[in-house]
Amino acid sequence: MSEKITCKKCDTHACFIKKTLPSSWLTKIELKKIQIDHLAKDTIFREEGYVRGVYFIKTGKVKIIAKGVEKKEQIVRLAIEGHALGHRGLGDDKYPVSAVACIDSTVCFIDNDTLYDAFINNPKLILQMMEFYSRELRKSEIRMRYLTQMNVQEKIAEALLYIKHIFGISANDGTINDCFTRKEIADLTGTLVEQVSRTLGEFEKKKLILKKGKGIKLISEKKLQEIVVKYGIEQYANQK
Amino acid sequence: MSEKITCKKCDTHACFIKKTLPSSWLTKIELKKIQIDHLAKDTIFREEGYVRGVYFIKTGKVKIIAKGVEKKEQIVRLAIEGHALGHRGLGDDKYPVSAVACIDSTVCFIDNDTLYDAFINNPKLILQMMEFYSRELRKSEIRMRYLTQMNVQEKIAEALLYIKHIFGISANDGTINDCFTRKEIADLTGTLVEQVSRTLGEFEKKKLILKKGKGIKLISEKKLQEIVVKYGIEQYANQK
DNA sequence: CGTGCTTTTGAATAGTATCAAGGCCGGTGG
DNA sequence: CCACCGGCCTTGATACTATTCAAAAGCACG
Repeated sequence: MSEKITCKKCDTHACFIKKTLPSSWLTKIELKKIQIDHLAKDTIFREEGYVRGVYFIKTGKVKIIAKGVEKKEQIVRLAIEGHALGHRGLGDDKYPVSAVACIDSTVCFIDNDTLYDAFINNPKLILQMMEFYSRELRKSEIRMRYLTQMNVQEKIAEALLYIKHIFGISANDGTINDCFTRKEIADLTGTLVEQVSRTLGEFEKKKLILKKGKGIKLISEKKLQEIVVKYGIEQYANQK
Repeated sequence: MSEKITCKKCDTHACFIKKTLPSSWLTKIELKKIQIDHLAKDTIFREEGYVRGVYFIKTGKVKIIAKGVEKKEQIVRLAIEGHALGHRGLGDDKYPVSAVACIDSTVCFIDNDTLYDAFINNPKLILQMMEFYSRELRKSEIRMRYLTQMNVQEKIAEALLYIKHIFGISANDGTINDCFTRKEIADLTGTLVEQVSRTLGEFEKKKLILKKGKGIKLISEKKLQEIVVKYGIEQYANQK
């Protein structure tokens, strides 16, 4: 259990509550916000659960999942420190997606009323939030393009780069998938475990990656980029 | 050429500028806004063009397109009266998509500065706008699920229902695709003309649709729904 | 009545998903 | 310590679906 920390002392600089609100409002938020620790694999909120507010990631790594048909799941996006979660529910009553902690993570929860109050009195905060959405929407649509037009090999190359870009590499062994099984890479790309395994095998033969047990180490990001370059490479501009 | 109309006299009730702003601000917007008439097939704004503001559809039908690789295009969404266009660019410098009029359409353009001015002084307007984004994002993610998990037949069934839902049916002959060629249905579903043609053939055999020349008339929406029901049927809740 | 564009259909091919079996590895209990 | 179990990963064979290529038919327009 991590100690509750005030917004003013919080060093999560990407958090746009902290970035945007004046000190007087931070004090109000501090009183209301709830800091929650989650263990790896914990569900932070569940699809179809009622929306009570918004979560901001203080520390950790989180994946956003949409249930699919049969055994398929769709990993909609990955999120880290400073990102907002659950915002998609705003103006609606139920979450359309679930959020699951990939590693031990701490989030701050701010309830709808408090947030609304802060919004109405701080137009700049809404503006920030709105622009955040705008960026998310663009990313979502870019990702949509990828998923519909790429073949399996391209999608997997893209997924590896995406994982590295958001979650970075493991401090231990330099692999990118601390917390991704083959199944989860499949969910991220909309394909199946077997296909992922095969494709990773090919990538290893071509020396684009190195498999370390279940881990994957990117050897040539450049060549992985080349596989997907025709879809436009500005893909990760402004991504974080 | 349609006459320029003031916001106050405008009867486009879905427009949330009009819905939200007080009369005094509507007057300011009226002075600044530019009303533009477009003929069918005109490009309203182009991917990679500089973002100068946001458009609202006064009358007409518009499709939002993202360039794909090779000859593929992705139709991102369809929009009608009252919908906002170009908002994806907010907070960025270039539009990530293009907008093309499907029929003769009239749009109101509001430049960035005017819009920001209105935002900062009318928290409720940004709140509206933010919630609009939230809904758009949600829809985008639902659509992503469809496009990645459905097979071609399912995607086409979904597309037919989607077209009908947004654009409605032709007053003349009751067909849904006044302004859609097979190619465009293919772009909407991420597949090819040939596949669309084949699939429509199958649908006709099964009496789900009737082909009238190039037009398509939905005979059994219920059966089309059944094809996609396993992906969740609340798909068009709040869609408009 | 051509010409060009869209649509339809067919056949061959490539790409994916599915099914089945076996391998690897870490953990548990004898 | 070793044998066994279960979970995850890999590999192969097969079936299926979608794409590609090619050709012809239908239609709109000058």
